[in-house]
Amino acid sequence: MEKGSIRIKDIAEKANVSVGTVDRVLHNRGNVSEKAKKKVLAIIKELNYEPNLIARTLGTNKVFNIAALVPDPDLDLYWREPFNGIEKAEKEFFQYGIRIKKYTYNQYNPDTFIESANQVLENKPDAILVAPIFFNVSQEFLGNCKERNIPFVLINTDDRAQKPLSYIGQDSYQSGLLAAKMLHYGINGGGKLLIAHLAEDLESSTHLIKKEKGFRHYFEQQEELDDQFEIVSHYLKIPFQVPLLDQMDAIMNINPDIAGIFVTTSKAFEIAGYLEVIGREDIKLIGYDLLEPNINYLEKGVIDFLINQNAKGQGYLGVSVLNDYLIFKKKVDQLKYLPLDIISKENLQYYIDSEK
Amino acid sequence: MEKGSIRIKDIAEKANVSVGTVDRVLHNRGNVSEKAKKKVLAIIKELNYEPNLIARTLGTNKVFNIAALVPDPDLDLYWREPFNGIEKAEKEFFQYGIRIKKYTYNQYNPDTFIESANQVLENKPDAILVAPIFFNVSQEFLGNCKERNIPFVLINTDDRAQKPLSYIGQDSYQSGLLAAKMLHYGINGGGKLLIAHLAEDLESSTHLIKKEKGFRHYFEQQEELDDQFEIVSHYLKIPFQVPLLDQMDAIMNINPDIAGIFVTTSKAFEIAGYLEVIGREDIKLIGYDLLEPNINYLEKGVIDFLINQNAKGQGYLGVSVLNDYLIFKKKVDQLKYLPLDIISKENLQYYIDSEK
DNA sequence: TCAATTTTTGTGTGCGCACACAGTTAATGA
DNA sequence: TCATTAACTGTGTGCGCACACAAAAATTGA
Repeated sequence: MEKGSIRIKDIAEKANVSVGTVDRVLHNRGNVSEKAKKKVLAIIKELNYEPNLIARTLGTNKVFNIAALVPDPDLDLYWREPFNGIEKAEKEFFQYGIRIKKYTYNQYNPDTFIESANQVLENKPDAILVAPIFFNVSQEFLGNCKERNIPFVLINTDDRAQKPLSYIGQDSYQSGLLAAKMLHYGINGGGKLLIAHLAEDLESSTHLIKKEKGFRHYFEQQEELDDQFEIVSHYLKIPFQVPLLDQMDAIMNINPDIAGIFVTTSKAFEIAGYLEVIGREDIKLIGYDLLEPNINYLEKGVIDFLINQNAKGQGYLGVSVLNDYLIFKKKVDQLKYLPLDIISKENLQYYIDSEK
Repeated sequence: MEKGSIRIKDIAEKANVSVGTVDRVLHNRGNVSEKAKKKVLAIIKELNYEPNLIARTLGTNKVFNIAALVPDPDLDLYWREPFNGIEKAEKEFFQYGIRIKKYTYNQYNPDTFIESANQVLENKPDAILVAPIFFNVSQEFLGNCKERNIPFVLINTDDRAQKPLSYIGQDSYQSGLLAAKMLHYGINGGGKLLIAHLAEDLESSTHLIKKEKGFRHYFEQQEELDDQFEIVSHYLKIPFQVPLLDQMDAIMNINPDIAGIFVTTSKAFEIAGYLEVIGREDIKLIGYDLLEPNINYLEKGVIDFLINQNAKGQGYLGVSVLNDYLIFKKKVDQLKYLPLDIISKENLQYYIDSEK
């Protein structure tokens, strides 16, 4: 029943030193003669030593405190998902010594971000998971983290200029392309397409801009398509100042021949509701994310497809990366795009199941 | 820096017994007085004790030998994927004490299955992962496993009547539905659809039958669709007796108005090649699995969508389940359907990346 | 040359658990 | 009543690693 794997002890014996010395070179703790170091290193290489991670986590009986700084899940359904993902990871990695403290902020108010961010820094966490949705405000915070040598992982909003340990999120441009494909495929012969940004603020939402860009590029790539399809885009501010019904009526009046709508946020259900009311369920509708109301309209057939950005996965993976880094000392990928899943009524169940 | 979690020792102290006794009740090893047992059990419940899995795997210094019995990956591209998944899991779970020995058989020859299966039994593995693609022949083997109390997990082919620890695979019926949806969505106004079974043997391929059933049901569900679409299905035996070109020509002659084709196996690239040759890339084409040649035609736009059954994931998850069962003593799900991913040119990359 | 350092190396303990074995108490029988 | 089992309970060791501390060897200085 030999386990076969090589232990520190084996290396020590082969190098005629003690396990302490091997340990020292393994962790670069110094206080090792050049001679010994070379010898140990050679043998490690020769034997292809891989540390036993199980034993390591048990041995380093350390607790790591991670701060998670994300929008308040009670203010927006979308943010419920990453939040759940973080909590799932919290349970799973507890036994490895990972402790997570969650800090939330109001996604409509940058000041609350600053406030929570300060709290995070006060508590001196060992690592940070953050969704830096306010570009300007985040800069200072992330700068502070770097100054204090606190590693951080970014989710949802890419800001790799800040050199995070890792960015986990979506490729917005590509998802725009994908949405375009799905509408194009479903609409033979061309027509008019509407991009609907249902958001609080368009300027600072680089995501949405990128999605639109990807969407448009899909059609611009081929001259033939470019002729067949016409694209209009509208920004519908949330919360609605003017009732959605009126806003959409206005749009539909000017563009009575709309054949497909691409909602760039998780608010497709709003548009779906509208289409249902005016009895235009023939218009193809694509949106994002498996929120309850979206799922309902997907099952009814009003929404044709949802692109799943796997928001829950973002939260989970974010913590997972930190766990790999802190506990297992693995090197982690600097960039992780999550799959853009295409969800229809027919394969919905699997994605709901696997989210549990 | 207290870790906070409760240890066996804590329970022992609180119950005024030794850790040995606690261990005995935890593992039902007997030799414990009713009184002590009750007390310990109560405290375990009260403290909500969760064993430290890390320490457990280190403590039970056991090696488990798993036998994986799957079709030879060199005889069919499809089976390369689960094979890779198994190897990935092999590396990952090595440190937990999992050792995997792979046995392959010729998927076109049941006798080779019997032969390999016998070898498996001879070597008395602790658990088995098997793709039981020959229904009849498998029965005896699985019966033998049960007799010898060797737990087994099934992948790819469902045979839950044999009470496996778990079945991991696809929901063929549902994937037929999904394929139908994708063709329906892409073909406005109806038309003739071809189901093409490119397989070695149709009768014993319950998968393919189920896929066809799901596909047809999609259209039968709604009277309107039933009128719009006509479905024909053909079995094209592999390896081809008559050149595919001729077979397809014959089919196309009888059904010149085919608007979409659903290939129920991973051989969509064959049909794609045909469509390319006859210059009928307008015909919608749906197939399965991310094989190299399929991917090529997907990128060219000849294949519109591929349904990814995540074959690699089947292999990986199979081992993972066994690991959970043997090492961590977790209870495992008896059934795990993998997501039916819809792959188009635009989101292909993410699935290829994550397969690495 | 020899004590005082400094550098290098070795040893021991703990992490939480599993399990073998020794030790204790209770039940049994003649 | 006391040996003989049987039923139960406690102790000790190891898993592979990290890390503190003790020990030894090499270097320094007067």
